[in-house]
Amino acid sequence: MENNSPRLDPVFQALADPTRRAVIGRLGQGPATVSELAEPFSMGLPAFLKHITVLEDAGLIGTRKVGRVRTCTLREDRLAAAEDWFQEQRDLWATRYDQLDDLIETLKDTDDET
Amino acid sequence: MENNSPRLDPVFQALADPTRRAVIGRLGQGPATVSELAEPFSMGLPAFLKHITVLEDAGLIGTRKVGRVRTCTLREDRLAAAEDWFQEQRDLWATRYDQLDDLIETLKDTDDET
DNA sequence: GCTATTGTTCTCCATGTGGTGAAGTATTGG
DNA sequence: CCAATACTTCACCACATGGAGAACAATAGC
Repeated sequence: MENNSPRLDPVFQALADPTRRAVIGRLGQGPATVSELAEPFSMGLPAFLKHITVLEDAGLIGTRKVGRVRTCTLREDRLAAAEDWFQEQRDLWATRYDQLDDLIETLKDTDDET
Repeated sequence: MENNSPRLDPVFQALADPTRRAVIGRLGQGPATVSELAEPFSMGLPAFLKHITVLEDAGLIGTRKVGRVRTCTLREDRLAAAEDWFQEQRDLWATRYDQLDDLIETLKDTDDET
């Protein structure tokens, strides 16, 4: 199983910004054009475009240009893939607790012997 | 429920680095000292210390110094809190699909009327 | 009390990030 | 064709990040 994830660095990096998380939240309700997405923010389009690029490079969104309009869509599967990392961590904790259980068993045995 | 999260920016920022994710993975198996954690990496201690600081500032780990040894522990609840953001996103998708269902219902009604 | 160990702080440097504004490109509507 | 629209690219800037190395604590062991 290993680290099959589509490069987590850019994904978490992309999520580490409120503007980009807001974009993802908005796209969660359906596709939208660049200017629609940019409208709630006070920054200029060039700055906003960079955020879109970061999200696209991370694979979290897809974009398609028709005419002069670029439409963005959320790649929900990619987001879910990122989420998997957390599950992997929990699996590690589980291992740890299993080992704790083993330790407890060992201690019990020791007690019996005493 | 809103955005109760303990400032997601630093959390995701902290996760956007393989060294720091590896540290979290290691701490998932139990507490460890700074030099134990640093050992697998080729960088110097000062650089590594920065990673520890980033993780601690993000709230993902806790550290305690006893004598000259600093021991780090994973704050599993904080990691889980970060994970909640993904769940919130899925809730948004659910809303979206509910609206799709509504639309389908509307279309059905329209069909009935036609 | 010396000395090794463990961490910490400092300065420095290259690169990345997030923003600006000006100018350019490509459609679309009249 | 002309102008408005919707990006897009460019040059630039302030600041954050991740690394280096040197020097400085502060214990722990002998």
